[in-house]
Amino acid sequence: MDINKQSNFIRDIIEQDMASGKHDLIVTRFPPEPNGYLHIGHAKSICLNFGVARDYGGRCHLRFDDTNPKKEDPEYVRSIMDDVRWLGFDWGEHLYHASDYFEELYQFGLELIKRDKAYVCSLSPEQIRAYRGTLTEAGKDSPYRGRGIQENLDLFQRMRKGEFDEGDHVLRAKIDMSSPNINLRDPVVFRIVKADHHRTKDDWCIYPTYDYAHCLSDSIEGITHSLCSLEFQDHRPLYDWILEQLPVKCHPRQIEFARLNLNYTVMSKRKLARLVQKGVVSSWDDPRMPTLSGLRRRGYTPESIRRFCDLIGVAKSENIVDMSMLEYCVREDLNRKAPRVMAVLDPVRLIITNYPDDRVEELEAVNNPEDPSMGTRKVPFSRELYIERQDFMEDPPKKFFRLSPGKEVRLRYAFFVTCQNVVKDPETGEIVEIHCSYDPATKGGDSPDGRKVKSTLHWVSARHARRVEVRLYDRLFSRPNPAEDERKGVDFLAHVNPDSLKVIRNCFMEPGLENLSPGDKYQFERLGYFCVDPDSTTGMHVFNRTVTLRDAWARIQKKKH
RNA sequence: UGGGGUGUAGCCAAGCGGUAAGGCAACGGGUUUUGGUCCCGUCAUUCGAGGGUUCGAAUCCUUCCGCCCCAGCCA
Repeated sequence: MDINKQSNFIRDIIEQDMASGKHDLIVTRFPPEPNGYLHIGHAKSICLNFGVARDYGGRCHLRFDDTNPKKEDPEYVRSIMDDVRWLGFDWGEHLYHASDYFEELYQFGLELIKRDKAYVCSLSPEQIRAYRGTLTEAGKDSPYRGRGIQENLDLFQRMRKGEFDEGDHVLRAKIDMSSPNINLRDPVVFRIVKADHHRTKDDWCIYPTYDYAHCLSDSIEGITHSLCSLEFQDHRPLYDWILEQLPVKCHPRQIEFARLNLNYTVMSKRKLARLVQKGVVSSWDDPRMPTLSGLRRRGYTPESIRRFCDLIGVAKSENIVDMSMLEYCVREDLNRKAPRVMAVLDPVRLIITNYPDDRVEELEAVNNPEDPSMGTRKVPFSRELYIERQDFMEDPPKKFFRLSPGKEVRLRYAFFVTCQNVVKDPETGEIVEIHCSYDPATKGGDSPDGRKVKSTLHWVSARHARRVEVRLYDRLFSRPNPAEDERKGVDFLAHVNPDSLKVIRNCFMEPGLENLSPGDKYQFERLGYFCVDPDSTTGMHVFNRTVTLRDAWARIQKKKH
């Protein structure tokens, strides 16, 4: 176990349950409904459930909560399994579906009726709502609440046979229409749905509801701790009630925790779906999406996401975690792993006037200063180079110590160069060439006379450069909480950041990286971490910027403005 | 207005009657051939507010306030 991992109230409970002998094998489950893609909020739950099982020598089931055939799709089943595996967790033999239990759940329904704990209600959906009462007023009994057991049995069996239409009847638990907890006012446990299920096809035309199916599925699987999010707290009495009425082999304990929120993004499946539908993003795996597939394409590693989930902790208070926390986690991981490479995103030509036009030198560069075992490589140097336009200022402010007229800087792994003059476009005034002289004695980047330089620039030999496309991503929304004004009628889509994606095609990368494949990750020195996008072709590689490096200069500039 | 939760720094979050952990962010400084990394330091006299109990309270009691969730045949 990771000794840096903080405990939390759920782990405390589990440890107590093991110490007291209540359980000697811990069994948890991750129970997604296959109606959408997994996002980083799910990662929190996955890490919690699988992490607890791993750390206490238990197991964690992957169970699809597929009780609503109208919303579910095998496409989501596939993506969910891919994402959980990618995150680094393994359910082994323990892949389950609530739909596997439909027959058992139906039999339990019959049993509930026999025990006079459920009845078939023939009120319309509107009537059921009206009879339910309100938050402050008690509900009233359905006129069908007193139906005899035999009649209920007959009706329920006929519901199952398909003799009725959707909405004609439902099976309801007989609890208490005046309960202050609305979930206990005779909740529906089975409803008629005339839709094919992605796994059971047309075997069923009645389907159990979440409250009924979930606790029983947990019990059937021998789950010891059923971890879910805060909004189910009010459902816990119902979870317990159902298990108490039936001859079940075990009664799992439901424990609720706060779901994850991240600023500058949204986390609900509904909102994420709208972003896709509206074309704000290209797809569920658009690198700006907080989906696991989006983060993966963006260049996030499973390790960084797991680390993030460890760092944020698990508690019961509502929270909105800073995006900077997530970014910290990828940088931490990629700093160790990503090979360094030089690439210029906004090129300006730098000409070394005293360097022979026909000469090319191969200079040795370190692949990763954090990990010497990653070795070195040769990078070609010649008379004409590209450097970053931002690395030159004709009239620099005090704290700017990059290149400017008369100033000397180091070209990484190459030479010291001093700027002599610039050539501008006569029309636009834009700098088109920077003329420098170099000091041959500084080859490799060190001056034998001990002369210091205040800055080191990355560069690419113009003649050898490889052209690439780079996609720069920024936060998807311009507000920390895009949904905060929804009550006032302001749709969250109004806060989409118009600059969340900037595509630049005129970028140059050092040669030598010929066999790139999607997902490969590099640090572009001084710029950030980038990864190869699947849109890459043999002719043009496409890089996604995962995250920038921390940038002290950017902070200095920001403070001034 | 009924029920269920929750308030500790800008953001997460420990703390469970003995005198406010840790991380992110931010800000100083050192090292540095990435203004990166790394390293050092600063950052809550106070825990939503008031009252009470106690030698001692973020922790116990009490009143009040804020915020979140619940009236699907969604999960």
